[in-house]
Amino acid sequence: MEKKKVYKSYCPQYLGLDVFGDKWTLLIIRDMMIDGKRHFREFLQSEEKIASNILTNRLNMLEAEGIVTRHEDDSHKQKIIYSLTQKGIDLFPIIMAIAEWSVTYQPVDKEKADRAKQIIAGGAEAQKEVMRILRRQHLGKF
Amino acid sequence: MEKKKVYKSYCPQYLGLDVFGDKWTLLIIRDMMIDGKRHFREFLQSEEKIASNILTNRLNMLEAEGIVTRHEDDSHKQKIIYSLTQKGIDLFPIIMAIAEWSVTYQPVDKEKADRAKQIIAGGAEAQKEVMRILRRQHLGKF
DNA sequence: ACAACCGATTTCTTTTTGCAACCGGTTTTT
DNA sequence: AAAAACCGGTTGCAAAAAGAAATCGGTTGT
Repeated sequence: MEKKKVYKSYCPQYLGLDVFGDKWTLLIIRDMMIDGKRHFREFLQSEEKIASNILTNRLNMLEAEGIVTRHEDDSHKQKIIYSLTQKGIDLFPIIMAIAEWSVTYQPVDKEKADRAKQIIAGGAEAQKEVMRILRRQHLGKF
Repeated sequence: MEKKKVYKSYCPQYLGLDVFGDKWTLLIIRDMMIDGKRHFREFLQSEEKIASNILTNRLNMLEAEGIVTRHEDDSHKQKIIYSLTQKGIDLFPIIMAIAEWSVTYQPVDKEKADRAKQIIAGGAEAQKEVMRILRRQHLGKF
């Protein structure tokens, strides 16, 4: 029994935004990609102060969408490690495209802007390298 | 008297999502970029069926953000033409990054996917060409 | 004169978000 | 061994946003 979701349209942009077109989802992805966060409490501590019920909701959705996976932390029975899947890692170009626009038009923090600019300046190759590192960290591939 | 908005954070992703991190804003931008829509009634007719009050709200916000501009249509006093600014046109890479992800992971309409794939296949150069065309159409530059 | 069309606005209902307190269990500190 | 801190959540309620539908006054084409 597969769930064949019915969409309002089958336009690429709509189908993407249907998954991550809200204020919080991509910020969680950013936390994982840029800040290396992997635990519930780490996400809670981000500057934007996501509420714990919304965080729970989004993590469940992201897992259901196959964008993140949950694993038990061996060193701590209650800790859960969140990892990106390949589908999640492939959101990186979107994260970078947003960063590039904001660096130009928004009052971004200098330090954070510099980090983004560095990857932008490196072009497609630098971006691929970051994604390679994410694969190693989240999928355990070498 | 400038309005110096206070943000929850000055992270690039957050500052971008603060502007277009909702279900509708980028769909309006898509309508303009991909489907060449320029009038209120055209946006209303999109497949996703945005409500007119929300459309009004978003167009006002986009104008206030300097992403679109309003002009009177010479041939029809009541008609308003919405145009993208350079700041708006520079959202195109985000629109394309979303499309690329969706083409891989979502059940996109074949015809629409093909159009996206064509631009993706053309690389950075094809993307720049589309943006050049948008500039000509919306900014009147040659 | 009249119907169709223009960009909205108004009213109302439903859904989503935000906030704060709290939960049972686990680990660390004293 | 007891207390404190930390773990990923859950609950209940208020506020904000979105959705649906009817309507508006002015403009245009017939």
